[in-house]
Formats: sequence, structure tokens, C-alpha cells
Amino acid sequence: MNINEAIDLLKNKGYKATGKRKDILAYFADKDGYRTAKDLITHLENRYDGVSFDTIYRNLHLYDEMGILETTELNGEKHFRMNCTSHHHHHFICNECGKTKEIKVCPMDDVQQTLANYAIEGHKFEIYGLCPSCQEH
Amino acid sequence: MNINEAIDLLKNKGYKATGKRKDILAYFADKDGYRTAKDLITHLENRYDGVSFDTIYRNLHLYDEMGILETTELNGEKHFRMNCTSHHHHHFICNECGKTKEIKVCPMDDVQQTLANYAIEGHKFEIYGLCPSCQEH
DNA sequence: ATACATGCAAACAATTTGCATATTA
DNA sequence: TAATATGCAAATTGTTTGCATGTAT
Repeated sequence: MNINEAIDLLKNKGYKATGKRKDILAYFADKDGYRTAKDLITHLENRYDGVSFDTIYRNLHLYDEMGILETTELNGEKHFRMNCTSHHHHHFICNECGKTKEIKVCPMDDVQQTLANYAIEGHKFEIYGLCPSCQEH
Repeated sequence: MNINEAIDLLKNKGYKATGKRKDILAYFADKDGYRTAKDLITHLENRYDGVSFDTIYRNLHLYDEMGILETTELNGEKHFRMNCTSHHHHHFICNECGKTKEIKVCPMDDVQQTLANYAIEGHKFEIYGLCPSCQEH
């Protein structure tokens, strides 16, 4: 998902592509890791006088529902990143810098038959640790 | 991990096996799913006049650190269940009743070599959905 | 008796909401 | 202009902490 696709999606659904909405998209577009609402607001404060958490959260939720962002919960805080809808995959998440590395393996393949009578609505497979560069400290 | 093991562990580490600590253990001992602090307090309120979240949380954390309980985070709330230290495994978690089903497959086996230069500190593999009985609604 | 546990009250942090105003299509 | 977005302030929810008191060993 890139910025223009996301903006089109917004417009098609009757939402307005405001400056802040675009800036939020731009913020996530060039990051390869999960970021929190706090990360985002500190970034936005540099270019706007007043940015409020309510707007941030409203838009993060909107983007999440629209599938523009993906969400994960870590230490009681929600973390967001651009959604790569093109192919299903999972992430290694660095505990230090938050960067992610894509994992192509999806364990669900091995588990489907084990859960034959269960209605699967979702799953999560995440690996935490230190990426190579964060180990050099 | 059963109640008596947990109580011994407490005592060995110099902690006291108080009535509430035992009741908390008893609460989790016969559940096969994750429960929240709120679940626990509603249960305890029936047998105690005053139970406070601070005590609950203090003990849940203690049990978590001691490895008596395992924790997962779901919808901004921490969920706890008895830790089955005997063998490493994962869970299907019912979105309706919270019950879990054990999954023997661990996807980490397939991923180790992909992350050769990464220091893995933990991982999470959880499957969400509806268990067979919760589908009959 | 003494160290650990608890309750109380209050603080915290992340997130959400109502409502009036501002902004985009 | 008509519908949607935003800011403000305040409320909510989940969780944590300090301190005085209570309790298990």
C-alpha cells in the first residue's frame, strides 16, 4: 500500500484527504517498523503547531479499519505500520529500534487441520529480539 | 504447574502464601483459558468483602515473573492463564469464551535459519476465532 | 517480632468521547 | 453549503505507586 493508493481509497469511501491525513500516511510510508501514536505525534509536532491525540487516534483507527495500516499490541501500547496487503507474511520486531524484518513462513499452513472444527478469525505470529545492528551496543 | 507447586515456589522465594494468593491460584488452576484482572476480581468479590485491583495486579505480576502464569495482551487488556511449563506450545484462543486449545506446532523451528543474525528474545503465535461450542449461537 | 502483603487513595498512561468550530469537496 | 475533520476539554479504562496498617512466618 502506497500513499496514493491510500488517498484514493479515502476519497472513494467519502473521506476527505486532509493535510494531516496525508502527513500521517507519509510518516508511515517510509518506515519499515511499527510506530506508536506517540511516535507519530512527536513527528507531527515539528510541522504543526497543534496536533492532538484524538485526531491521531481517530485516523489511526480509520486507517486500521480500511486496511491501510496494520496494528499490533506491545507493552500496553498499540503499534502501527503500513499494511503490505500484497502478500501475507509475518514479522520479526526489534525490541530496541522497532524495525521489522519480514518472515515469509506462515505457520497457519501446518495448523489448519488441527483446528478443523474451529472457526479461525485471525492469527498472530511475531518474533521479538534484537536486530543485527542493535546487538552492537 | 499446579497449586501446590506454585505455593512451594512462593515459600521458597520468601513470599507468603496468603489466602488471596491461594485463591488466585485456585481460580486459574481449573480454567483452560486466559482471564483478565477483571474476571479475577469479580470471582474474588463473591468470597471477600474488599478486594482491590492493586493487590490483584501485584500478584498477577508476581506470578508472571515467577513463571506461574503466562500473559498475553488482547484489546488493550492483559490476559493471564496457568503456565504449562512442561512443554513449549501455543494456543488457539476463543474470541467468545476465552477458552484455549493447545497447538503443538511451533513455527519457530521453520524460522531459525531465516533469522541467523538476529538475537531472538521471544515469540508469539496465537490463533483467534470461535471454538466449536461458541459457533452454535 | 519482623518482613512481607494489603487496602486506600491517588497518580498515571493510553485511549476515547461530546460538542463547537473549522475545513474540504 | 453540506458533510466531514479537527481541537479542546474532559471522561474512561487499564494499570501502578506511596504509605500506613494488617498478617503470615
